[in-house]
Amino acid sequence: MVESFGNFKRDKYCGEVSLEDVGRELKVCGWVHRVRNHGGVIFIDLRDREGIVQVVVEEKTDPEAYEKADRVKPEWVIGVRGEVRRRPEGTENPKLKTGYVEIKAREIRIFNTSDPPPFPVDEETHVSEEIKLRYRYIDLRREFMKENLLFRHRFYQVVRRFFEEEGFVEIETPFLTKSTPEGARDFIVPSRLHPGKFYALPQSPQLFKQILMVAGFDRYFQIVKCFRDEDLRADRQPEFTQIDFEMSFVSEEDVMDVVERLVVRLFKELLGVELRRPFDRIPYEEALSRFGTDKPDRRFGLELIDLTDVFKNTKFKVFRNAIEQGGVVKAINFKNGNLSRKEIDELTVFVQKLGAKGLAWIKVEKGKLTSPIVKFFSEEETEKLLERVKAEEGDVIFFSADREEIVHRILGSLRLELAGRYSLVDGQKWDVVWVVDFPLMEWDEEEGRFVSLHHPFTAPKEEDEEKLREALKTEDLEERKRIVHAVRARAYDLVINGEEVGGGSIRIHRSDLQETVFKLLEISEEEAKDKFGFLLEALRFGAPPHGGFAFGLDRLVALMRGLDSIRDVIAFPKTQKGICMLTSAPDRVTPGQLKDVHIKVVE
RNA sequence: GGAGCCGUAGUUCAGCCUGGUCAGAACGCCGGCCUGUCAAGCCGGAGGUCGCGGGUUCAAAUCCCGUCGGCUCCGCCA
Repeated sequence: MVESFGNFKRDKYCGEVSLEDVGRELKVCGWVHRVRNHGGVIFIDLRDREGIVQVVVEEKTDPEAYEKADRVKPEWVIGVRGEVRRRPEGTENPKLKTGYVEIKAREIRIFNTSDPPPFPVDEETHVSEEIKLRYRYIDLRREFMKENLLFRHRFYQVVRRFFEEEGFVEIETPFLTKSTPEGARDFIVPSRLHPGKFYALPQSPQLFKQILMVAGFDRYFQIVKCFRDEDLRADRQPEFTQIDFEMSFVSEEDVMDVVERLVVRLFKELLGVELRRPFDRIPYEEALSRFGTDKPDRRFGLELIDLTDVFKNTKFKVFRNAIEQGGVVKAINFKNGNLSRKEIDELTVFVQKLGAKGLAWIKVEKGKLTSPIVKFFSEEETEKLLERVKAEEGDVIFFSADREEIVHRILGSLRLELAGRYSLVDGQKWDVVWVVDFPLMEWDEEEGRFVSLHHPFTAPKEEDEEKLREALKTEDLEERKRIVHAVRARAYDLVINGEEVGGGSIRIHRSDLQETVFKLLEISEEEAKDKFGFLLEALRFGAPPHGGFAFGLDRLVALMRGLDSIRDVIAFPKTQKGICMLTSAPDRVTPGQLKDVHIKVVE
């Protein structure tokens, strides 16, 4: 039933058969996409990577081929030899790239049969994520996934060409490396040769790329897998890919320039979109105060408006309490929102899930104010607030009053929710923005110490360096917090359409400064030596000034394709619980394997 | 660690609120017919541990509890 492939070498891809081939006899190979059997004449849509071509088999002229065509089913693998001809007038299919031609089969060879696929290889049928991942090889045959992966391939090539032209050197860094205390949880790998010791998979090649700078490679890049053992999201996988690069003898301007030119190139070559350079820059503090987040999406309005001063003497308790406790009152004005009470209630539930106590609101309706709270405001307060938010007929104004970070979180999320619910985003627009002037560290209440916002190797602004030493001198924690919070980092994040697609910084290249930072982070000398000793040591052997950047490749590719989930641009992604549906990893290993690596599992 | 949605033929779903003609549809599959279709068409047929376990009840896909899995989100992810 199944025939040998022999030397049935194809002449071209199915999807590439064109009018130029008319009159030629050629061989094509592929998967049976669909069969239309009319009795006497059978149409087979034959599919490969490049597309679909129609094969016609007639009983009258080619009885042997017809007999085989009569047996084939979807997803069987066949070869076809036949003459390419123009389709009869009126039977062309403009939906197909090859729709003006067809192959009149003389010979059909069945290379393999197929069980009926668990779901059809078409674009019409929605299939659950679970089934798609379990039969990923079927899913990858579908146009959608195929195009995503081919796009990703073209993306890699643009990146490599760019860095090659720019004089960067591609160097691989190890996957079996050392666990680091800061940051995400590590995936760890037991060592057979060293009982009780473990490698860790890298969260990023950060330290290695810095050491490559010390080694003098000057410009390094790599497209590299990174690993973080944290809970997953639509845009987070336990293993993901970064475009990582690092440069010596540069300032942030040089690094950002490289990033901008690469991003412009990617958008131009892959999407035909011209992005304007230089990209806008927005300071971290401004991003927070205007958009409630450090990854602003500026494609729509709904900016946060500060009303703290308006209500500083208000009688309305909710606002006054918040202000008295050092908090703020902010609002967003949903211009011409015209929301119903029911819609407002739904939004209230939404913010409550985020930890808001409630959602205060005002509707401007038929020239009047509808609101549960306006009655508590003085005339002056109402007037000022309406003026400040530029209230007009149809507007709905939402308020949040609490600690600043909570207000930002609530209104920042509400802003995105409104944009999503009421389709306020122009899908044609690309909003590309740098977020700059990050604080170097912030106080972590839970841990009771400072933590790096970026990572511990990020350099402070030169003019702020002295403050770090000053902060170490004082024992007064509040004083220290005040000083440290004023220290800004030489870091920069790239945000596109409200998604963080990458970040980088100028690094610390002096061991004394690096030690000062470790001290402030309360990483003890022993720990610093134990975990980062090799870096500190390297910094003493002629480390050049350097800095770099890393893109989240999966996110950027998904974003450019207009996709919400990075699973759709990864060939073999994991589920939300980190399981590979195809292979059933992670899985048990044999007792012998465990013994080899000196591991005992406690049930 | 927490919240929400989902789980019923191979697939996508309806049925669940209000327990009892509730085992249903479409596509797919199998058989037959059909010479210009392209999500071909027409006729016929097979196919289900209603995720799993327990409970309530005369009776559970349906109500309750637990559990497993998928998705989305919060925490977390420098």
